[in-house]
Amino acid sequence: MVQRVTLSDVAREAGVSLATASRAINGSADRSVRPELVERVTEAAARLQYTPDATAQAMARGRTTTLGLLVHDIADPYFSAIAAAVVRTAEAEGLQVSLATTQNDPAREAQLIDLMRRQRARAVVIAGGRSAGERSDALAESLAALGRQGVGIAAIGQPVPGVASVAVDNRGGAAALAASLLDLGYRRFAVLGGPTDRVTARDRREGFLDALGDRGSVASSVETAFTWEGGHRALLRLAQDGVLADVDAVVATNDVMALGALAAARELGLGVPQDVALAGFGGISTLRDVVPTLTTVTVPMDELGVRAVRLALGDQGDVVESVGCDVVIGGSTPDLRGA
Amino acid sequence: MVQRVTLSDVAREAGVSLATASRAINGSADRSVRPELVERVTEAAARLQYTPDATAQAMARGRTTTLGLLVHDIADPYFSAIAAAVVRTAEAEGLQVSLATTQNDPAREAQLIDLMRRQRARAVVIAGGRSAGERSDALAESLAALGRQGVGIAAIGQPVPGVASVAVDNRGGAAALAASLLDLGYRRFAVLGGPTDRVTARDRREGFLDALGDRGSVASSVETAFTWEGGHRALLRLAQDGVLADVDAVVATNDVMALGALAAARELGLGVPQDVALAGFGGISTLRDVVPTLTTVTVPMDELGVRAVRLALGDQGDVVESVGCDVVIGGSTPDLRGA
DNA sequence: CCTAGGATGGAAAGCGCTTCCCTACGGATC
DNA sequence: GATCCGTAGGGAAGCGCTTTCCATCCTAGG
Repeated sequence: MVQRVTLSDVAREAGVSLATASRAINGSADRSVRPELVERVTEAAARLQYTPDATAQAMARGRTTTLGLLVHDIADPYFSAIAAAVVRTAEAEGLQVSLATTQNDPAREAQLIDLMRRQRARAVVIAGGRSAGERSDALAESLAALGRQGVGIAAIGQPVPGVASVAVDNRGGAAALAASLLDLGYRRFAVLGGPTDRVTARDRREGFLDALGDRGSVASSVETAFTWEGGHRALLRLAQDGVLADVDAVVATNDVMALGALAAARELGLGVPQDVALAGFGGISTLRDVVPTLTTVTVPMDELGVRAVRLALGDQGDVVESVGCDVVIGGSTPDLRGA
Repeated sequence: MVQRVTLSDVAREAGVSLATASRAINGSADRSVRPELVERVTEAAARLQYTPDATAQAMARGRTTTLGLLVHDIADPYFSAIAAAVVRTAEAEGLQVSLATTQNDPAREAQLIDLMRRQRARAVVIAGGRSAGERSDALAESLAALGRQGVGIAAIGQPVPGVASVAVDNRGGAAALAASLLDLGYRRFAVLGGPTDRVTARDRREGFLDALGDRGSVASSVETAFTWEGGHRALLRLAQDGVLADVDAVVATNDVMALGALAAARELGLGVPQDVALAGFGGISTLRDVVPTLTTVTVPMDELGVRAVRLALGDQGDVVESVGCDVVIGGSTPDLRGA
């Protein structure tokens, strides 16, 4: 039942040698084959419904056409947007994408890097924030081993030591957000800060704080999970603690947290923005259907994906590219200065 | 710089033969190796940081550990939810997921199936609705060729001839939605029907219509693109044509269309549900943050992914499993019978 | 003490392909 | 007409691994 047509079969059918068949089909990479023979081989291949065996080719050529993509969770709109760009770009380069999800587990991350090494991936793109310090040793080691094998690696989101990265200018974006909100008349803020050890969250938090300067102040900055539930819980807590009444706006360090906070506000009967103004960070596409439109800082996810693939394929060492973010003011933070 | 450690190196380092090294590392599949030697080999491998070459293994064993996944667009929440389940399940089975996106192009779909054949994928999962008839010949042929090679195939969403499928009971779900809406007092509907040739859309449309029976009626059923913009445009048109005033509720055949319609209604200054009630279909997770909560029919995307992988791996021919949908009544279709 | 048979290691044959290297051939050069 | 060279096809050597088959050793039964 399982019939495999090999190149030898094609060669025999076409009455040529294996070598010639290979050259004819590959568009004669190293040498030329008479057009007539090329045609004969092509026809034989078509007749037999021959398909080259990619694993055998990889073996013989010593390199695969696989690009590994690591994300925390492909169902997360942030990662799926990046993945879409990565897949599109990789396909344009003739590469297949091998997708793996780390489930936010650093140990798993290192493990998957090793897996990519086994697969002899041509390049690897790692998306998703990491925590500062501690367990990243295993990751670093795996990455080093991978790099030593000549595999191009690119990290998305934040620089990873020893690896080319396309970083998001979280600090800059957060600073711009702070400036915009100050301009709109906001002065006192509560910050849903995300996990303290998460670099992305930290940069956004600090970027925001630093940019406030003495023009504004933060009444409360709470540590939260980087999730919808995290934002939800945090806002409930803020309300309970009475902080909310004392604050002009709540700033979340990512969009899904902001959405969780929005839901929590609603549950409490608080209107957004009447009772509490709200801003997020990320610019995920699903924000489009949320009312009021959420003020946020858009991260160019498509660009991140595209550039990461380029970087991983480019092999120019541990460059760090940075992409900027744009502040988008929505209905969740109306202008407070006069009408 | 590019140093490759092969099994031969490990064997030499451990002072055993290649065969023994292989057996020691694979947990001696066919035969036993003295524990002492196993340890020696394991240690040598660790010392050299040896990683087996998956492509070579695939070649030698004659089968890969790759599962191909085809989706229209990985950024679409429907597909990314399915993909998450597929990846998770595949990983549990020790398989890597090779992701490709068809961009809704049937020709591309056939092409990608061929690509999976080249990759000698162990199994292939195809998600995403197809159109009825016409261009599916190329696809069918590619699928047949793939199947002949002993690759397990499963389709998600709707049955594909000759292939195991896990189908969504769109008709049943739509019927249940109709029943629920009738119960709530709705009688006259406008249906945003999606593309006429799309099987999924057709099933939902017809399921809804059939279930209405003579208890309700459809004032208008329009063909639309299966996208946010499609829903958006369609609602504007309905309003323009004056149909909207004559209708109790607008029913969209998928969620993103419903969201587009929701946005359009807002632009027109129409309140949902005060001026127009609205229902969708799909149950994508991003609905959580939409207000009013959208009445919809949830499709168990996680289950779809899990079962598709099982089916693709199981190899029991062209079974068709069906998964049911649940109606979820939200604030977008309040109870019309008395307060 | 001899031999049958189980246990275990090694040599080697592939898996399907690419590519190096050699050979054959035809035309150009002297 | 003999020598060269460029062109194009074929033979064969791997790529790194698994697995079959054979060789060897040891133990146990007669």
